[in-house]
Amino acid sequence: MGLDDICSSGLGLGLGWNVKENFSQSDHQQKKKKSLVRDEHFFPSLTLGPSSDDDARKAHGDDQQASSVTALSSFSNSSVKKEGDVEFERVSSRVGDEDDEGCHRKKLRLTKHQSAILEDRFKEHTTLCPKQKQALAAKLDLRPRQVEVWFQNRRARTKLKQTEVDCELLKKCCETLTEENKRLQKELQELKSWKLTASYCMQLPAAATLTMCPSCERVANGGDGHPATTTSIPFTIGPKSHFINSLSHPSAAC
DNA sequence: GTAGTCAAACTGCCGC
DNA sequence: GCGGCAGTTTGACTAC
Repeated sequence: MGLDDICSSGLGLGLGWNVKENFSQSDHQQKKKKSLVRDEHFFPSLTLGPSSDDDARKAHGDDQQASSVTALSSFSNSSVKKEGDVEFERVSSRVGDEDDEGCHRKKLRLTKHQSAILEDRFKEHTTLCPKQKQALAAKLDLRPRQVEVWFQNRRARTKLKQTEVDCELLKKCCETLTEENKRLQKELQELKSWKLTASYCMQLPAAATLTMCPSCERVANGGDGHPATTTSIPFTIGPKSHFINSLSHPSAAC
């Protein structure tokens, strides 16, 4: 139904970010404790540095670079001590951030390139198996968790969009039905008044024998031998009434 | 400067 | 236990 749901992607191998992976994919409970323990357990070695998002963005060198650097500096300001240690400290800060926030969560915008690739994958497949997730994460220099979250959010956005479309359709349908209802009410009133007038006329001698033939829809005089004249019903409605037609085809109103 | 919007990230729950 | 989803939080960005 949705325009966006489609499937499939095949991807190559990719490396995860081990430390971060343990954090981001295992349990949420641990995450809450991270700020307390990360310095002990995850104090970075340089080997962890390249795994960070900031590094990923630096590698891309695109429009996100500025914001990454901004984020980076904002997180590492307090830890920069001396010239020679700056790089070291930055790495450690990034790693700390990468562990899903230290004091607060870090949120970095994906690059246009990353978003475009993710969109392409999403068009092929709205979900990813773990292998595909890993591979895509490696390709985009993101954590698998980030890819996973992106797909979750993307699915949610697609669903929301579809819901809005459905809502609009229902709204239009409701308006159409309301109009149809008004029209039918009006028609009903007309028929009622018409019947009232007719029954009044029936009391007149000349009109007493007037009937409408159900088959030919003609008003006939009672004395001509037509079958309709034999009925005791003084007044009938033709079979092609719009009212009856609407009832038999309710969907036509939409 | 701030309100509004978007999107990344988190949380809790549920079904398999 | 894991993945998906709904709901929520929050950082980044924009328009005024």
